[in-house]
Amino acid sequence: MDNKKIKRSDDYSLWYNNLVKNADLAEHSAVKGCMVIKPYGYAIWEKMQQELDRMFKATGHVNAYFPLFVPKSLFEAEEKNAEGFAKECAIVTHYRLKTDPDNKGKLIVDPEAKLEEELIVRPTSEAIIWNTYKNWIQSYRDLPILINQWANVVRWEMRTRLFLRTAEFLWQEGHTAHATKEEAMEETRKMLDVYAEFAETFLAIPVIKGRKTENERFAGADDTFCIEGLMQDGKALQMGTSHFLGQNFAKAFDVQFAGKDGKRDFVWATSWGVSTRLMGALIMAHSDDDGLVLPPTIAPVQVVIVPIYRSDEEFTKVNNVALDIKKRLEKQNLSVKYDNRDTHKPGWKFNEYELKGVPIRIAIGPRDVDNQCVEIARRDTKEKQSLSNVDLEHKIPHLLEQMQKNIYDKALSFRDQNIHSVNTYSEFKEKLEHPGGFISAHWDGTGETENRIKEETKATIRCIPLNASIEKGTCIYSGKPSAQRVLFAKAY
RNA sequence: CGGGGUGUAGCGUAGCCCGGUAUCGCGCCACAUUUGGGAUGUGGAGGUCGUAGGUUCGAAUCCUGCCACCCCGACCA
Repeated sequence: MDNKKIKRSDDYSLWYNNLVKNADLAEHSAVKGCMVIKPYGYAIWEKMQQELDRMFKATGHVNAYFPLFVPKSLFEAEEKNAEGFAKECAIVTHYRLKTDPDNKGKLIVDPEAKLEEELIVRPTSEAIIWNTYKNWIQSYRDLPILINQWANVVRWEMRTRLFLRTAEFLWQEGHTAHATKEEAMEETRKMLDVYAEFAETFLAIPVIKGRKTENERFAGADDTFCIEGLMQDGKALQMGTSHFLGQNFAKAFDVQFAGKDGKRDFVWATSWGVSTRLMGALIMAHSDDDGLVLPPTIAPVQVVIVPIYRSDEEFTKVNNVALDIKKRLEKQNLSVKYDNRDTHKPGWKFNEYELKGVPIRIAIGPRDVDNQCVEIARRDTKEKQSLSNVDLEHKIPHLLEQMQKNIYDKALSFRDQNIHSVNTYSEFKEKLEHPGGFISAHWDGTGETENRIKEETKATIRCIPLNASIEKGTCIYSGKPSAQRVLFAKAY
């Protein structure tokens, strides 16, 4: 391992890549653009999955699984959706290899094994799902359908970055079908709220809920909503999206139902998703120059116990106390690791667990045992204190709660300090470069202005915030009237 | 797809301009001393120098092709 610590202020991008590697979260694979998610990184993703899955089920959804491959004819059925994804699709054209007659030991694609119809590796599953829903829906009694699937998808990206943008990524995609427009819209907004709550309470990342502009809308949607987070380098990250699909897919796949009055109508749809990109958000929102900082809720290991000793006698003495504490903490449903390896020194372990973002470290040495106390170090503030062993199993959960709040509050105040309201284009450009962050500005509502600003500054409209006060003004670029301020930022 | 860069032990690298069979650090193995913030010493193992070809008595080094990955742009969750 290279111990050169890259600071965020030196090179944010390099800091991120090193952290992902050094904290054992993921690494590049032999496949271009695809990553290997390592056990520690995957454990964090699993915790995200568990919590999201619980929230989806609590809002009435069930899980199912649809195929990885989408026949081209189905894929192209919803025109806008197909067009939107066409440039980044992987395509299966053959189903067999054979030994190269000219080069033994090598394989070639068997030209005789060409598929009659190409298969698209799903970049998203609307097509295959709506083709299936068609068979499931005849009457209003069959609605709503509230299904989620956990899956991998492939989008052939030119440039990739670990977790933030990879050719293959893991995600969940919800696909729902409704009898009315109102119900579908309500579902869209409900799932946006679920995502926002998840991001804020579980990942401790404050987010802004908003609506996407037409330019940024999901291909095939009538309306796209998102949650946007702000990273420590001042760039925005889209952390989740929820789409109101109108009747677009129902029309493309001819999914109609008979209402109570016997009249037939097309079904209303939504889809919503979050991906392993959230891992990137988690890393970039909280971590520092010493490594990962994980909110206690998401940490695979919440408390690590490190014994300190010289002799076998001392080890026995310390070990008994450590095991007792571990047992007591586990009874409180905490995830505790007792690292009693003799192959590494305590100082080495301290650094290791800081790098990996373990929220609380408990060090126990002979002196502590004599004094009936332990040394507690918290990762978020790096403070150390000596705590009495008495009732420790209740003090630790309390401390973890405080840490969760502290980590959120820190991210929140950073975010709030980095929303800059501007009234002129020159001020806009200045703020965008200097502190960065979200720039709140008036916009005339046209895609043309949006594109011009993007070309000139690289900032995009992240969203039209939902909870903002309506304030009329004039567009910073065109001077035309504007109904509301929108949030611009440079984004990942 | 355009521009730049890198491929040498598990990881990070020196050597390349100026050709003579590979350097150093981390890690790994053994033993000893160590253990309250990344221990020290001694000994040891590990390499078809990305790949294919060419030049040469001889190639990590020079030449040509190919491949892979990273970074910067255009495209995107």
